[in-house]
Amino acid sequence: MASIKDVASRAGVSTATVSRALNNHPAVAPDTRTRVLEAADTLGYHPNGVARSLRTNRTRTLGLVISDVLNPFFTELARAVEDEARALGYSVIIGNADEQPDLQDHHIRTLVGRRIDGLLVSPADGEAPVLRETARAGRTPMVFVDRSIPGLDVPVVRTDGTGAVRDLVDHLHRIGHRRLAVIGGPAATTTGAERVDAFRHALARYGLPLPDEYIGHGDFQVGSGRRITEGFLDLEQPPQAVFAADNLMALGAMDAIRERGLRVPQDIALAAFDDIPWFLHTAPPLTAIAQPTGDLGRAAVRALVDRIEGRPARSVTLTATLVVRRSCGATERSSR
Amino acid sequence: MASIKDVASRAGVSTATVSRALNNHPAVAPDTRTRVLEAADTLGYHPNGVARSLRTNRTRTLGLVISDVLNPFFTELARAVEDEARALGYSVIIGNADEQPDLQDHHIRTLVGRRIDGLLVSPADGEAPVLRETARAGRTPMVFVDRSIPGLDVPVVRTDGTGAVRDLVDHLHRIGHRRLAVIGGPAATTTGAERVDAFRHALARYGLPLPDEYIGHGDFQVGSGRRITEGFLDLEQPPQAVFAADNLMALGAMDAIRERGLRVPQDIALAAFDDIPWFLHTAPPLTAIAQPTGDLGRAAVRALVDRIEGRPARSVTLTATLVVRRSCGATERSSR
DNA sequence: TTGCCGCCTGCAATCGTTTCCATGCAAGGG
DNA sequence: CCCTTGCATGGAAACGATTGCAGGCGGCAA
Repeated sequence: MASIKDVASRAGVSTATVSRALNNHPAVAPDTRTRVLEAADTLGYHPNGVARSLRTNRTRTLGLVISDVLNPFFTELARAVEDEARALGYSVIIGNADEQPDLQDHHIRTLVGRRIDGLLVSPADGEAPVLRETARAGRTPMVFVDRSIPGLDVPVVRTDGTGAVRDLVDHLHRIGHRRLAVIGGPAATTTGAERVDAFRHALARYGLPLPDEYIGHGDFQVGSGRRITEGFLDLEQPPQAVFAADNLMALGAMDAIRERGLRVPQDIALAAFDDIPWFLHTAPPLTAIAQPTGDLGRAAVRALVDRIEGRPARSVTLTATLVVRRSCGATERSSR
Repeated sequence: MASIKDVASRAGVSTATVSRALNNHPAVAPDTRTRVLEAADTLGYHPNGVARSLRTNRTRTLGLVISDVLNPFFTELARAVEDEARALGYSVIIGNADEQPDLQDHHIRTLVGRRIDGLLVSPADGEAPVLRETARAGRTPMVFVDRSIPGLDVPVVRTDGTGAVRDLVDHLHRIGHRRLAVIGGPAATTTGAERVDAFRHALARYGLPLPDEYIGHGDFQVGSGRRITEGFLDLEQPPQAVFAADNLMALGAMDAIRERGLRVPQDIALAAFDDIPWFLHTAPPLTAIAQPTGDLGRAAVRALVDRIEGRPARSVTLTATLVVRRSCGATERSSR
C-alpha cells in the first residue's frame, strides 16, 4: 500500500511537506499543495490511521459495551451513538456483553488494548474487576449510559422514569385497576431496582400496597417475563394489571397471557418500560414508558467526547414519558 | 501509560526479551519469563495494540458494513458476526449505511483508513465508487454477505430462498389461495430481485399468473409495506395472500390490513421473508421464511478470515426454510 | 549592499512494538 | 584443551505517520 514516502518522492518533496499538505497546515505553498494532492490521488494514497494513531496518541475511536445487542432498546441506543460519534469524527467499536460480567470485562480489556479514546458502558450486573480498575485508573475516559455502578466516580447519562411511572399508575388507577403487579429487572442493575421502587412509591400515593407476590424478579429477557406472569396468573387473586420493567419481559408476559386464553386489556392490563417500534404492531398496541433513546445516546457521546477533549463532563438525566395505547383498557379520550 | 521499556528496565532485561516473554516465544528462560510477567503485572502493563499493529501490519479487526442496524435481521447477523470474530480473535467495527450508498462509502473509506484486516459488506442499492474501487484493488480482503454486486469478484455468503418460496406457494395453494401478491425489495439489490423471481416461478408451477398490479416495489422499510398493501387492498380484485420480501415490510402490511378492519388470515393471508423472534408475538403469529441468520454471519466471518490468512475463500450458499405459523390460514395439521 | 524578516521546506526525532542478526556463555565431543 | 553447537539475550532497524527546530531564499527597507 502506498505510504507517505511514495507520495513525497512522486511529488518531489519531503514527507513532512506531504503531511502538512494533507492536514491543511497553513504553511504550505498553494502549488506545492496541489502537486502533493495530485501525487496522492494518482497513487491512491490513504493515510495509515494506525501510524497516525501511534504518533498522535489518538485513535478517534470510541468503545461501546452494552449488555444485549438483540434488545431493541440497545440497538437504537447503539445507532444513535454511532450517528453522533460519526458527526464528531469518531468511529465506534461495539462490544456485546450478553449480560455476562466476564464477557464485559473481556471487551473492556481488548478495547483499552486498542487504545480507544473513550469508553461508553452500560454495565451488567455482577463483579467486574477490569471495569472497576479501568474506571479507577482513569486513563481511559469513561461514561456510563442507562445504568451505573454506585461508588465509581464516572459520569452517568440516564433516564429518570419516576414521573412516567407515576403517570402510568394514575392511568391504571383511573381505569379502575387496583391490584397492580410488577416484573422487575435484575436486582443489582440500577435500572432494575429504580423502576420497581418508582412503582411502589406511585402506588403508595393511592394507598395501594405492593405485596411481595406481586413483585417478580426477571432478567430483562422474554423467558423470565413469561414465567413470572404465569406465576401471577396462578395466584388466587391474580393482578389486574402487570407492569414489565423492560420490553422483552413485556413480550413474555403477553405470550403467557395469550396462552391462557386471556385477552389484553379486557382480562388483564399490560404496560412496559421502554417503548419500541414493535409495540405499535402488537395486538393490542402496548402502552409503554418511552425513553428518549436517541437523545440518550447522543448525550452520552457528547459527554464522553467532552471528557476526551479535556472539557469537564457532567452527568445527564433525561426524563421518560408515558405513551398511552390500548393495552391497559379504555380511557376517556381515545388514543393511538 | 506503562510501555514495554518500563517493563524491560524493571525486569532488568531488554525490550526484545519482554516482547518474547509476553508472546510466548519458546526461546526465553523460565525464570526470565516469570520476572518479566511480574514486572508487567505490578506496572499494570497492557501492550499497545496500535504500535503492535503498525509493526505487524495486522489490526485483528474486521469491518462490517450493513444497510440497517435497526432491522432485526441485520442485528442478529451483526451479533453472530461479532461472536464468531471474537472466537477467532478479532474485533468488529460496525458501520451502519442506512441504505445510503454514500454513507456506505464513507464507512468503507474510514475502515480501510484504519487498516482493518478484512471487510464484510451487505451492499446497498446504488452507485458506490469507493466500494467498487476497494473491491477491485483487492488490498483489503472482502466478502459480501446476504447481498452482492454482480460483476465484482468478491465471494458471497448468502441464503437461497427459492426452495422455501416454493414451499410457501405450495402451502398457500393448498389452503386455497389463488390470487397471490408480492411486495418486493429495491430492484437493484440482488435479494430484492431474487425473491420476486422465485415467487413468480413458484406460481408458474401452478399455472398462476403474477400480474403487475400484484407486484409492489418496496424499500425494505415499514412505510413502503404499508403503502403497497393499501394499494393492493384498493384493487377491484384484491389479492388473497400477500408475501412480503422482508420482515419490516410485512409489519407495514399487517398494519394496513388491520387498519381496514380486516383480519389475518380470515380476510387475507400474509407471509414474510426473514423470520424474527417478534413474529412469534404478533397476532396472529406470522408464517415466514427463516434464514439461518446465525450460520450466515458465522460462515461469512470464516470465509473472510480464510482470505485474510491466505487460504482460498469460497462463496457459501445456505438454504432458507419455511416456518408455518397461523397467518396464512388453517392447514391440515395444526402448527405453532 | 547589507541586514532582517517571513514564508516554505526539510531534517530528524519520536510514538511502542516486533524481529533479524549478532553475541556471549555453557556444555559436550573430539 | 579447543572447537562446535545451541540456547538465551541484547542491539538496532524497521513500521508510517507528525512535528519541533533550523535553515534557505526572496523581498523589502535602510
